Amino acid sequence: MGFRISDLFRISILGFRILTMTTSTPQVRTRVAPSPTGDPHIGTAYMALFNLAFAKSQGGQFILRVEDTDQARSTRESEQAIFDALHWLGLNYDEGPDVGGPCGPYRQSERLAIYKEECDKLIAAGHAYRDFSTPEQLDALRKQQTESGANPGYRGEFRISSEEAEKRAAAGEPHVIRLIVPSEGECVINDRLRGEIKFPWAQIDHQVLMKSDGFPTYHLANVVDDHLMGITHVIRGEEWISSAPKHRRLYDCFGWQMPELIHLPLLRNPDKSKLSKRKNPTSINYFKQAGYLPEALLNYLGLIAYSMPDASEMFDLSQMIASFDIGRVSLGGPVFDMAKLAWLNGRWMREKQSADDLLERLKSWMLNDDTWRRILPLVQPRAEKLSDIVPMSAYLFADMPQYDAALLIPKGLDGERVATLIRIILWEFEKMRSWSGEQAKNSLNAIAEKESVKLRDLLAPIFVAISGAPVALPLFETMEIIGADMTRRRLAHALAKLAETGFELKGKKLKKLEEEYQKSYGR
RNA sequence: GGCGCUAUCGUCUAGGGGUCUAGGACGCUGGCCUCUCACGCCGGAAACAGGGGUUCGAAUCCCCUUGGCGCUACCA
Repeated sequence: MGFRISDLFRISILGFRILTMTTSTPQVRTRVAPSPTGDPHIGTAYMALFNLAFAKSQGGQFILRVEDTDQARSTRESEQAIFDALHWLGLNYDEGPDVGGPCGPYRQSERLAIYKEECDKLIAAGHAYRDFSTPEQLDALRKQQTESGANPGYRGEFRISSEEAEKRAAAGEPHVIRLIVPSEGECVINDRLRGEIKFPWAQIDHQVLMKSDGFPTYHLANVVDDHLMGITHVIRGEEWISSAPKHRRLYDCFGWQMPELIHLPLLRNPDKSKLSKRKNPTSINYFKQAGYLPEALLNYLGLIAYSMPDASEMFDLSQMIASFDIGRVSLGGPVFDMAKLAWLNGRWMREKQSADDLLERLKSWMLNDDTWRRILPLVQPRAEKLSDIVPMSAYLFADMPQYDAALLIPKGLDGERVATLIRIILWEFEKMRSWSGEQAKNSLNAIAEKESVKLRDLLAPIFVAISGAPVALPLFETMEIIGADMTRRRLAHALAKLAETGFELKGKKLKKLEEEYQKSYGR
């Protein structure tokens, strides 16, 4: 049987692709590489936006790669949530685990053989070695280094001969593979926005490339994948600057060209610390549930750390791409300002939507038959008139409920105790990988028992935190309807209200609580 | 502690040697509009972290100090 025209076509496409990727000015390719641990983070969207805008403004491609090399924390639920969140925002990628592409697989856990092969080359070339030192040895070394005032960091102190190492490895002894770096001299990194950044090599440790579970670390996987996937520009968070020398070294050892580096400033909490869920909403799903328009959220992310050449404040993705200039990124760490986001979202609602548009938005958000079918069984037994139904359900459609902080503290419990309990609940809820009223119930039951609190006492403040009143529709079903992110956000909000009233958990007290929590609940 | 990044109103920013007695936006605030509120419009308070240089001239360039932040894991 001969070949079909379509086969010919495919071959020529492939040929074209290879050709474009090997010419002297390769097509721009950027990526965002989130780790699927926990909620889809607003920071991921921020990075995705700038990578996408940069690539598209150059006529290039933008890809999504899942960095699930942390076996303990990565989950498929979280990965799916990232896909959904990016698509919701309109940050569509040309290639990725759920859309395919010519450089797959796009999930690092499916590329293990590649990393092993590349890492073996490094060992063979004498750039890396098998290391058998134990956590105890490393701890002791670190302690000794810290005490003597030296830079902490492992630099091959317990390295053994390669003959012995191969023997022990062949015998199946667990070990890691580490990268050798020069012990003196200077490593110069070039950042598009910051210019030359110099690091003394003596400052850099022998980074683990391959963990004892056979998974690569970020550093190895990231370099190998960026190279193999033809990434030309790495736009990532400022937090990565200090590991750039390791990456530089890796590219050199492999003999590969390093992509251009562009480090963006980190999003900040109002107190200027790195954005964290403790102090700010960070889950994209929270913003969705709270009723922000995806266009507005994206617009806001583009407004933060960046300014349009014409100084416009309201723009969509295509406008941003059309005039995008990476040099207009500002380097001071921007505070994520919820008030300005709300203002911008308001503008999008009143200037870019007709009443009919808004109606459609409302329907696809929460105001639809599906949601009401979940709510009605809760309201029906309690309502006496149709007109009771909407007021009773109103808080399900709201953002943060309004209430007096004193309501959070029931008779028989004091403020600090309540804050502690909510803190524990929040930690437990954050650990959950899927969400349902049933799971919330089980979790709260378990907490009540562990903390020796009657369930009704434990639940009293939670009713207030979630619904804004001590009396409301059934709690667990409510939590299921508003979702995990909104539930957690409202609990965090309650904690903040308690803090304002003088019951703040912080510093040593919080640390101690967290230790005790981890001891009795596990991590 | 070490290394690194960073520094304009409370916040997001414009500014890339003279046009800056520093512009815009959010927030705050006074007023107008108006059946209330919101929107909208007009106005106000509010910043170049400090000190040295370079230059005829520095918010803009360099250095130091200080502050903020990040990294310092078999997490990314």
